[in-house]
Amino acid sequence: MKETILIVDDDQEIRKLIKIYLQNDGYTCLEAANGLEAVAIATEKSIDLMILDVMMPEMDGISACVKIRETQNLPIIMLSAKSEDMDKIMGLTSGADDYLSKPFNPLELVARVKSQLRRFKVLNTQGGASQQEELIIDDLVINTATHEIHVGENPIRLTPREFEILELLARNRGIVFSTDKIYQEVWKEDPFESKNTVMVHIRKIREKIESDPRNPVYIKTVWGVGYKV
Amino acid sequence: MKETILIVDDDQEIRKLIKIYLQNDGYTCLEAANGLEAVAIATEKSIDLMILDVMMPEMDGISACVKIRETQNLPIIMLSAKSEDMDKIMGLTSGADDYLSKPFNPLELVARVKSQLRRFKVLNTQGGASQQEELIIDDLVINTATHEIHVGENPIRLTPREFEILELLARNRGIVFSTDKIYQEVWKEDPFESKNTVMVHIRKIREKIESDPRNPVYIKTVWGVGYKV
DNA sequence: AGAAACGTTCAACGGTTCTTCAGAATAGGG
DNA sequence: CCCTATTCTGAAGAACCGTTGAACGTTTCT
Repeated sequence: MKETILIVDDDQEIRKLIKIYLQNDGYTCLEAANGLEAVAIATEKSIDLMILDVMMPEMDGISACVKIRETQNLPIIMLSAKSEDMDKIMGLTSGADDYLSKPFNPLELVARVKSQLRRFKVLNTQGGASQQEELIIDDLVINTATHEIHVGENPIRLTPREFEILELLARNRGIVFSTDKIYQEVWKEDPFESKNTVMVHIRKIREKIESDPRNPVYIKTVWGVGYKV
Repeated sequence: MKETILIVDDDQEIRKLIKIYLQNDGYTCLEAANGLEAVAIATEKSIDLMILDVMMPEMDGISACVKIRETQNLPIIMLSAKSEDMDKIMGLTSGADDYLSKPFNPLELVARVKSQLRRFKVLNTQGGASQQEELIIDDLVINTATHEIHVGENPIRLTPREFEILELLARNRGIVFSTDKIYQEVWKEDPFESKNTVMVHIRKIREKIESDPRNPVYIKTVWGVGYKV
């Protein structure tokens, strides 16, 4: 099964061009004309890689890149019309994985897409296989093998669900998970009529691991989006 | 006796900072300013763990990591200025055991150092005397050679299945096993329609080795997950 | 072959945990 | 500064899971 790639550019011609080449290699392609659309599509569809133009109306590529990186971890290839932007892109540490300046050779883009997907797969399987069994966040230590949790020196008792949620967030530090996403990952089923459930669990966890649950140190709330460690 | 740790970073300030924290925890610290120095020191001194910066003059951290790994087996924690995945992958593939991106919390580094040393010690003792004949947990003595079990002075009689389960748990102290996992390990077949079987055996074992089966000392229940010693 | 020990299954119980709901508190946008 | 959408909070019923006791089939021992 081939990966899904989101092409983001305000020029429809360019989108079409890229799409033809990628589909020719068997990839599924989605399109967006600006950063806002891109963010919207990225949140509701499952995207494996994104090709992102820098110069766009509504929301530029760099902002979109930052925005998407907040919630998802996927390879991003930036496109730029001016070659002087390259330094800017890289310097901004907006989290792009690769870049290409227009005009570009479509075959080179395809090659880079393949390369990024391969690299990312390695990263993921390695991360999955090497399964760090002890997750450490400041004074919080989560041992996934023994199911023990400590804050500083004192042991903490978490229920199964609580443990799984915390583990999920801790394994993906900094990445924001929506309540729906958390539900999906932990319960392994679609969130039907449960919005509060996850929130209540988050609260319970905070009560146990945070010294001041009102001002959480470990699990932060990202307003309108979700939670992250 | 505490372990010796080699700190490798081109920035003297950072070396000093790390050193202060580690010495505060009783570790002996050595310093190196680049990969070449690190390799030199590692070959002539006995190092238990190494903290290695990625970006350095003379020889970068990744090369140093590879070089040292050729001759020695010790835990290596990589430091990286850029929090980008690239560095992380490179660090991991070159044989590092853990990584941390700058700027980091010194206490977190200390926690990771402890974690790695613990992990490594376990690995070594387990690998070295891999087939421990006598497993001792407090007053519980399990002799795997003679199949005898004692709690304090009194001998206990366990059935084969019970013995195997207890041995499995005792050999992996602290690690949680789900009932399915136990079934797999002991029966060597997939748990088809047996959910209670393992639980009942656990009960039988507890009846025999625990003075108060209601409040087990040796085999603990981890709610929603499984059992552990 | 008979008896004892062992392994497995079942159903009921009790405690823990999960979910839901409604109201209160809070952050952001205009 | 007010309003709205979102998040937090507390409590209570429901659902879940581990524990128990007993019964039945199987294997092992005498």
